[in-house]
Amino acid sequence: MKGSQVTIKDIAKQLGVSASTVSRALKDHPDISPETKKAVTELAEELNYQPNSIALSLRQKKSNTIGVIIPELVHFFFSTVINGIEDVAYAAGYSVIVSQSNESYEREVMDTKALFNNRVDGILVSVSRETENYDHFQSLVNRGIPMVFYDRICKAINCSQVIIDDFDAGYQSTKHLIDQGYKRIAHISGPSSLILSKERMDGYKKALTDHGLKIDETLILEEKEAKDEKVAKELTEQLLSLSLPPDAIFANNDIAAVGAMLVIKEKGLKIPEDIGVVGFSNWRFTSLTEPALTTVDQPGFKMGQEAAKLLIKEIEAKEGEIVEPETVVLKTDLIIRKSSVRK
Amino acid sequence: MKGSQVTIKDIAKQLGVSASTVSRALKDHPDISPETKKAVTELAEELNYQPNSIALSLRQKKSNTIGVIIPELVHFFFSTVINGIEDVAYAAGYSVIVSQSNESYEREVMDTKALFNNRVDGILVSVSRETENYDHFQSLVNRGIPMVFYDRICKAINCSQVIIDDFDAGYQSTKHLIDQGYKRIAHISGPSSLILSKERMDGYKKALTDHGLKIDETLILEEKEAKDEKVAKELTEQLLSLSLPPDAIFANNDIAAVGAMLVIKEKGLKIPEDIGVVGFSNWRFTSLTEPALTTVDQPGFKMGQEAAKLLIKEIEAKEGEIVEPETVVLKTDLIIRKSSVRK
DNA sequence: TTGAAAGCGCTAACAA
DNA sequence: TTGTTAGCGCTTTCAA
Repeated sequence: MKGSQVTIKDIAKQLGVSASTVSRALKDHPDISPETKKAVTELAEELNYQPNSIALSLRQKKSNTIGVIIPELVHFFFSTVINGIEDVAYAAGYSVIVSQSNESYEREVMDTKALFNNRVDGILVSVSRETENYDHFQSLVNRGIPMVFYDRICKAINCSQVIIDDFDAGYQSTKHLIDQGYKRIAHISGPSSLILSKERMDGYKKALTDHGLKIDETLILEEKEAKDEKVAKELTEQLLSLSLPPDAIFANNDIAAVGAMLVIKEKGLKIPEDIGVVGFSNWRFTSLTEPALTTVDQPGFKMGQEAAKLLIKEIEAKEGEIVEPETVVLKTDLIIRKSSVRK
Repeated sequence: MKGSQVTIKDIAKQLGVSASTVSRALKDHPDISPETKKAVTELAEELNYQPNSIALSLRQKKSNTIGVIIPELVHFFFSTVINGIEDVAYAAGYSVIVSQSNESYEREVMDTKALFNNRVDGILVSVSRETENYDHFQSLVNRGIPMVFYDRICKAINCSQVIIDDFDAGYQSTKHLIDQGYKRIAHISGPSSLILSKERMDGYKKALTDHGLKIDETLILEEKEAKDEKVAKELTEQLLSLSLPPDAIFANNDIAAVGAMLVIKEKGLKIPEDIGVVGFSNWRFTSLTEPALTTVDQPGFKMGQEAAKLLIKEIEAKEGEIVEPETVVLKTDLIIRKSSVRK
C-alpha cells in the first residue's frame, strides 16, 4: 500500500475542477458535460488512476469482500469449491478471503470473528468436523451478516445452504454394489457429528432394505477421528477379520477407500472379484491410479458457484427486503470403470 | 457488513467523553486516567466493540492484508504453501487474499491488478506456467509494493525469493537411480519457461556426467503444455518405443510420474525391477498408493512460512529503510520406500 | 488529563 | 453543469 497513489484530488487539481466533478465524471454521471468527462477520463487514464477501494468501503459501508470458512484447502473437493466461489465472486466484483479451520472448532470460532472484524459482506461456511456448538455462527446471523452453508451444513441455523444429496449418493453407491451381486456390504462411515455422514449411512441402509438385504450393525464402523490412513486400514482389518466378513465395502471418503484397498491387496484378495469397493473421492486422482475403485464424484465447482450466488443475492438484497433461505441440492456422479465392475 | 456496528462515538457518547479519549483509552495511552480507561474498556467489552479495520486501513494507509498469487490451489504442494503463509500472516495480524492464476498469463495480470486495487500491503507470487513477460510485476515493484516470489520465481525482477533447491533435487533423484544401477535414465521435464524445470534438468545432467554417464538428448522430453495425464502417457510411450529405451525415468512432476508408471505397467514391465521411476510429488498420496515410486517431497509449508516472513519484514520496514532482497533456498527430501528400490 | 479539529479518499445532498 | 460541504470511523496534532 506504499507508493502514494493517484487520487481524485490530484486529478481535480490538475484540471482545475472540484473533486466531486471528477468523481461524477468518472462514473459517467449525466450532469457532467462531455468535455469535462473527456478531460477527466483521459487524465485518469494517463495517471493510471485507481479508485481506493478502502475509502469506498468506508464510505459505502460495504467491503465487496466475502469470507470463506473451509475445513481444509488440501482436499481436492474443497479446493475445487474455492474455484467455483472465485468464479462467481470475481465476476460480481467481490474479493474472496479464505480461512481454513483445519477441522478445529477453536480455529473456526477465531476465523469467524476475524472475518467479521475484516468487515466482510457475507460468509460462506463449511463446518469443521469437531464443531458441535454453533453460537459463533448464530451471533453473526443475528447481527444480520448474510451467511450461506455449503456441504457441511448446520441444521440449527436458518440460512441458505448448498448440499450434496448424500442420501442419494449413499443409496446409489450401495445399489451399485448390490447390482453386482455383493451380499454383505460393509460401511466405513464418517464422524456422526457431520450430517452428511448420517445421510450417506441412511442411503446405504435404505438401499440394503429396498433390495431385501439385512442391516448388520457389525458391518458398520465409524471413523471417529480425523481421516487417517492408519485408522482406515485398522477399520478394514477389523471388518475382514469378522467371523462373517463383508464381500464389499462402501467407504465414506477417499482415504478410507484407499486404506481399504491396500489392506485388501495385502490379504491377497482381489478387487472387484473377491470384494467390491466404492468410495467417495475428495481426491483428484483416485480413479487414475486406482481403476478398480468405483468413486463417487462430488460437484465441488458447482457447489462453490451456487453458494456464492446465494450469498451475493442476499448481500445485494435491498435493505429491509427479506430473503427466504434456500436450499440447493446437488447430485453426485458415480464414476464407474470397466475394471471396477464385477461381471 | 450490515448490522450497524458499535463505534468509538457510541462509547464516547454513553460515557460523556470525546471520541479521542476513547481512542486513547482503548490503546492504553499513558495520558489517560485509570478511571476513564477502566470505564472505557468495560463499556467497550460490554457493547462488544470491534474496531473498524477499514477505517483503520484508510487512516493508516495500510490494509494489513497480503495478497497471494498462486498457480492452482488444487495441488497439494501449493495448498500446503498457503497453509504456511496463513500460519505466519495470521500470527502477525495480516489477512490473506488468495488469487489463482490457473496457470494463465492473462489471469495473472488481472489478479495482480486486482490485488493492487484492493490495496494489499504486499504480494507473494508464484508465476504461472504461461508467463514470459513480467511487466505487470515490475510496475508494482516500481511503485514500491513489496513483493516476494516463491517457488516459481522471476530472475528479471530484483525481489526476495524463496526457492527449492531444484538443481539438488534433480541431482539427488538422478543419483538415486544411478546408485541402483540404472544406466539409461530418461527425464520428462517441465516447460522450459519455468526456471525450476531448467534447474532440475541441470541437476539431472550433472549427476549423469559426475557418474560417467552420457547425456542422451533423445531421453529428454519436455512436457510443454499443461500437466496432463494423456500427455504424460504419450511421452512415456515415446520413450519406451525408442530403439534404445531407457531403464529409468526421472519425472518432473506427479502426473508425469504416475502417467509413466501406468504405461510401464500396461507394457507388462515392473517397477523397480525392470525400470526405475523417481518423480516429484505435488500430490498428497502418491507414496500411499504407489509405493513403487520414489518421490521428491517439496517443503511447501516451510516455503509459505519463509515467503510470508520475508514479505512482512519488507512491509514493516521503516519508510526509507532499504531492504536488501534475500534468497531463501529450501532442500527437498527424497522419500524412498523399500519397495521402490532395486536391489 | 482531555477535547476540538483535521484528514485519510470518496460520494452525495444541497446550493449555486 | 459544477462546487461546497459533510461525513463514513478512526487517529493524532495542537490547544486547553
